Amino acid sequence: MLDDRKLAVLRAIVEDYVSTNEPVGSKALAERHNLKVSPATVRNDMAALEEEGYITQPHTSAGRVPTDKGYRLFVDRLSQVKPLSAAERRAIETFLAGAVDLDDVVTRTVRLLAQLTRQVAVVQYPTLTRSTVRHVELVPLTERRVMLVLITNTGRVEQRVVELPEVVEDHRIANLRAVLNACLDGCGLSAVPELVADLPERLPVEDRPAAATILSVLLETLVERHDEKVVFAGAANLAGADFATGLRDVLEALEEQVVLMRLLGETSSDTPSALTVRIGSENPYLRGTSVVATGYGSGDNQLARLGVLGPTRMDYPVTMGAVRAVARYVSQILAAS
Amino acid sequence: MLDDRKLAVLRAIVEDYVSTNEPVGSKALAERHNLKVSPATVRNDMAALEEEGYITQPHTSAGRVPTDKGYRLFVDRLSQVKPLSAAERRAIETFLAGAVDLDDVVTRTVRLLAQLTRQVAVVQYPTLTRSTVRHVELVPLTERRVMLVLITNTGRVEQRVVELPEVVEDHRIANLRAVLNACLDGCGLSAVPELVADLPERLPVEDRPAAATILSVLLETLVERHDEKVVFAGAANLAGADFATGLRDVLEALEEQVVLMRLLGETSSDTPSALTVRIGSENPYLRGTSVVATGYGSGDNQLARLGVLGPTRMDYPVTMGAVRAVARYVSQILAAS
DNA sequence: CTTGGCACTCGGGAACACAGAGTGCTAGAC
DNA sequence: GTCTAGCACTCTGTGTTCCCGAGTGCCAAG
Repeated sequence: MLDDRKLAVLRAIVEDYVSTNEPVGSKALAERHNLKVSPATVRNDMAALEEEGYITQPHTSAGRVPTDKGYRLFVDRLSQVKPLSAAERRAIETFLAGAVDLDDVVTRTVRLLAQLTRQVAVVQYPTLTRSTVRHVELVPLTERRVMLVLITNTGRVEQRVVELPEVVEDHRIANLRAVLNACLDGCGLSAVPELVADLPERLPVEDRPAAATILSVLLETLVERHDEKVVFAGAANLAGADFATGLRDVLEALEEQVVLMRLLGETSSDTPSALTVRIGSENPYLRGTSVVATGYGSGDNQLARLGVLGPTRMDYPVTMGAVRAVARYVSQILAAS
Repeated sequence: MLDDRKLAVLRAIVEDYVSTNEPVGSKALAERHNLKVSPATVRNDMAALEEEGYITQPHTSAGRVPTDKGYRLFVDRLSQVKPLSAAERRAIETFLAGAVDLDDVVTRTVRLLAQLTRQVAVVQYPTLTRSTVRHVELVPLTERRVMLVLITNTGRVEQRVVELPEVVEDHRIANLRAVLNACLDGCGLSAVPELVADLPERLPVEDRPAAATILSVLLETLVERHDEKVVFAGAANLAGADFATGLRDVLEALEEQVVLMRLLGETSSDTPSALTVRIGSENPYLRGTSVVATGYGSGDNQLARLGVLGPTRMDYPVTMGAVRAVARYVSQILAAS
């Protein structure tokens, strides 16, 4: 159905259209990519490609433009991920290495990715569920209030102010802290609920109400934030591009955590570090945009996802290369700290 | 020079232009705002206002549009801050009251403000320099690493991983923590540097290298972040508006912490809670936009600033009302926690 | 299967006219 | 003096027409 030359024509159309943003015609195509056939032949191939739904023309007597299906074929079979230059890799490495804490790692990552791809970059904070407890801290604030601080092995810190049901002296708080840490230190966050389930029963009766309150806040913290936080950068890169759905909708989606999460998509359980590319209408919630995403995290321990969002008309090979490279470096940084 | 009627004409021009986004002509003006004079008279007044530089016409035989100077006069003398409706106030209150920690307060505030004003909202994190130390925590991670956590009275938490120059046993870390807290608890952050200056000397000789390292990281934390963090929301609201400088530039500025800080401006020392309005060219770094900002924080203890950014053509009375109200509520929330 | 030729289509830009909104000016009315 | 009415003038924006050129589809010949 689609012989090699037709595929070559499709590839050429995608490449030209991505770089020029103008429908590409048979003549220009035959010239620019020495295909060794005449424009007329190219036209025949184009007709076939259009028949199959890989390309379309905005109006009669205009050049051809790839459809979502055309981009899909291009990404799957006609292109290779383009690796970054050595200079870019060095720049990434030094830039990320300068981060001082988890917040900083994420912020730097998202900015870096936006700059590299000239698209909007999206990074999900490392998921709590896969992390382990490094330390739990209880800081008395007033006699009826303590601050609960949860530190994970990914450097993430969650804190909550807890209102106690009764006055609790500092030494009892200290005791509770010791018990908590003994119980939880090094445990996976997902294991926390069952580990603390019977904890109040192992305490003196008078401490149980306070402990129960604190534990409920702790559990709440775990579920609430467990994978909600997503940040983005590079909105300015949208200014030039034109979206089917309108710039406003895209900007609105970017500020909705939930939508952003859906766009990044789920890590497929079998190959978590594979690049996911969703093109145009394949995308939930935001047709007309493409998303290139991947999981990150050290080895088998996938923490979260990151990626970029842009118009369907994007340079997929370059974008995919940048996303993959950044994911690797940030995984490395997180594993080291 | 400018009698009452001319001022009324200017006010009418600003109001009409803001609501219609079209140059306003003498006839429509005379009708819509029963000025009780004829269009011809209005034209004379307009000529005078134009002479003085308060309004201008895009081209001959178009209506008039306010200049920056015109908006300035309008804001200073012709308008009153418009208070929010009772329903809006209730909505603000309940929405902000639901916040669980400082991050959440800031996030909710910035979103709320964006939604209320339909502009881009900008909120600076409460400044560390004005806060006080509530607790310092040292958590041993490995034998050569501790995590330093600094908790302030505003609920802000800063954490850093510190690489120690030598192996330090846990009980010495615990001791150091006790000393640090005894020394710093409740102190203003700005006082920290001098308070810890001679601290190593008061410790056993063997603890001094570790203490010095930890203290240097602590001081670094204080200066680095002291007022850098600024967040924004509502970028989608820019989609409709047209900026003299181009949408792209505005979006770029929003992602630059430094520029954002400059835009929010300094809290004037005498009246910290006053509304600051910078119109168009009065604005540094981003001509063509207006910024309405104010300080927030409880009473005399101004913590930081918040505000909105939008096109010069904005509804100043409403925007000012919203900014003021949100600043008050968030101050209240922060004071209570 | 490929190629050259040819008639056809359609978008986009240039030229043009025209209606409408708005202005400035001047002379008269209060 | 100040306001008003009238009038001539100047624009922009819109709709129309026209034409060029890029690009196509199809057909017949290599």
